[in-house]
Amino acid sequence: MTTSKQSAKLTRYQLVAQVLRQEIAAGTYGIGQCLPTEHELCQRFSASRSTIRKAIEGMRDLGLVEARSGYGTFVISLQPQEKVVQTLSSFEDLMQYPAETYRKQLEVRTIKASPELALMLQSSTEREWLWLQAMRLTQYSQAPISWLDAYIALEFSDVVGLPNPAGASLLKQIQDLYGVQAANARVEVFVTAIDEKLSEPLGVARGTPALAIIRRYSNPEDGSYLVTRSVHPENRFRLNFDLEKHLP
Amino acid sequence: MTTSKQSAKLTRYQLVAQVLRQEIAAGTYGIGQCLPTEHELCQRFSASRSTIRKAIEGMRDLGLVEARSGYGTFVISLQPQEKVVQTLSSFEDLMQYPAETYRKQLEVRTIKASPELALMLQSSTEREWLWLQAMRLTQYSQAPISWLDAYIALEFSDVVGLPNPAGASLLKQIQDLYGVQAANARVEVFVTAIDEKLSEPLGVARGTPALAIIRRYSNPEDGSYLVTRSVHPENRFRLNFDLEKHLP
DNA sequence: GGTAATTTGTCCGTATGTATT
DNA sequence: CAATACATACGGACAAATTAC
Repeated sequence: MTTSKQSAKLTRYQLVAQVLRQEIAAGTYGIGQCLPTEHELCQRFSASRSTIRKAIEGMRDLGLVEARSGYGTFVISLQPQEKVVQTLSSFEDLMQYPAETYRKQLEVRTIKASPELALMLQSSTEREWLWLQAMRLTQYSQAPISWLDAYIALEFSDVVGLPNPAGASLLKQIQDLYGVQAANARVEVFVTAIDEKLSEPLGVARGTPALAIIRRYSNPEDGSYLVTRSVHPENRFRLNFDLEKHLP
Repeated sequence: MTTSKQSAKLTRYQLVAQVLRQEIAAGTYGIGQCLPTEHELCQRFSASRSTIRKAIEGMRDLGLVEARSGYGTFVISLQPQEKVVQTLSSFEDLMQYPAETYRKQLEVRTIKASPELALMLQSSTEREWLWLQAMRLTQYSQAPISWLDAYIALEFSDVVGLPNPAGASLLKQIQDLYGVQAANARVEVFVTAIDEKLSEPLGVARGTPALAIIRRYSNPEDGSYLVTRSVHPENRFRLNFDLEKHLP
């Protein structure tokens, strides 16, 4: 049932693409095998080379084939590989706090990763990090929303000295100050219990359930450069996200 | 610093695209405004129409401009809008349980959404759903992993009668049986406490913290057709996901 | 290693169709 | 209806990459 609308008038390149896609899906050309040359396809479909190329171009966008000069156009996937897209326009959207909250820095110091911490940071035990402890509070009532431990690569230490009236995230502050952008974020969500240390600042009893979220930001140039662990006591935070299917 | 490699030899259409993109970024053509016509661009760049079109085509793929026959090509964004991509190949990957777990169905019945339930399902209070209660257990020790409440659109009721030796998700079972695919998933993660009802089947004390995940699957044809709420007691489950930046 | 043949990539000019104004 | 502007299609030419001899 891949051919849905026979009645609809297809353009010539759409028709060529449809036929070739069906043949690829049917396995006429296996993965790695070459399609006929553009010249041969011109003859087969009685079409000009630009029409054939336009058809192939669409299949390349779908990730079905790949073309190499002097060699040919070969199949790399039997079906367009779908991706699932999280509908964010940026990593900052991942954690959306109301605008009326702000981050209050409590302590900043340099530490060397202990074995335990290195596990969480997924770094070596040698590496030094800037450790920032902070809380997120509502602007007016100053009610605590969450606790934050942030581990920042030393080369970006200066962000912690910046004034932050808009309540921007560390990720965005680093981006603005150093021009460093995250290419990848690894997110981990789990349930934990409030321990002795966090009980008093968050104003909840020890053992209260909380949502912990670890986010590791990295890019090819700087590697893993920011790891944050936020702890949200029960009922103060929900993590929401939308996913959509997406054809490449 | 958008122009990175002056030295590299650019093709003609790449050069045209580069100039036009810089002009768009600089605000030469505001959002909603038209670029010069293809014919005018031909003259300005002393290039053929196909070269100009190839340049514009790239900018359309980037979401910078949109073209309408008989009207013109107009700017819709001043910069290529990045998306954040969750690196899943399918929705099934969203909840990855070890292969050695399976779903044990406990009870199935049809219900009409109460006001409270309708809120969670984001449906009308009139609508009827098939309510499935189940647990996920490890294959060998039969230790409980999680509790599952699933609400299934009535037209897909037959999935609950299917044998499921592979431990497939309901989402996948519906897809296999009816050919229905989800186009969208809305995910909500929060902390809850185990209540009286779940305490005994999960083998944990009442009040134990747990990770609750609500997933709503929908597509344009069937609307919201599957909503699941899984409850994972502390330390039995972590939600992980990777995000990547992605240029459209 | 070098040359020739093959194949895709880029570019041109023209003609016709289709949607909008 | 007419003019305008993008969409599709054709055929030809040369460049660049790859392969085979």
